[in-house]
Amino acid sequence: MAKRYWLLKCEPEAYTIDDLERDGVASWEGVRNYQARNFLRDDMSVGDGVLFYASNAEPSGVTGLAEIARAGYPDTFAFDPKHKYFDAGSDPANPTWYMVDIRFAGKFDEVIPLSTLKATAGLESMLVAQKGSRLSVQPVTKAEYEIVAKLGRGTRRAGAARAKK
DNA sequence: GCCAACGTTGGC
DNA sequence: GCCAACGTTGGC
Repeated sequence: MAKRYWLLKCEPEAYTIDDLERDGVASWEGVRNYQARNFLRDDMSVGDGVLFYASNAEPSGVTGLAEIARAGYPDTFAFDPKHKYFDAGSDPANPTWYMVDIRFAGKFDEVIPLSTLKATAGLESMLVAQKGSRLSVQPVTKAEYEIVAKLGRGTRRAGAARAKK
């Protein structure tokens, strides 16, 4: 299977690219939309490229890169009655919801804001650039991924290598 | 905080 | 199976 590319949305209040850099690998759960679920469950493979997108942020935009570290597996948070992602309708024997694991692959020094994505040649068709696009898991093309990754590299201050912690 | 756009629910 | 009402998302 050829490598695929994705855009994953997350609100900074829940998780950020900095959290992912610290953790290295993180589970990506809580998707409660069928279309997004299908991508997680059926289409993601280990090694797929991920654009990490911060929604409801200042500004909203792509904050870094990740990759799929573990392909779709049942979202166990849906089985925990005390958890906010609990869904009584998801049967452990036949789970409704799925999650993946992602691995940190790079942080942009500056966010690539949505307005830049919309204004960049070659990115016009990205779902995230369309009005009313609420899907939290979106497929992107290899070309789109590479354009955004290049924009991200462009935010690195010249000669200022990222300081090691 | 506002509100448009969207997905889901539920009455019929 | 239609569609109005509702809840949520997410840009601004």
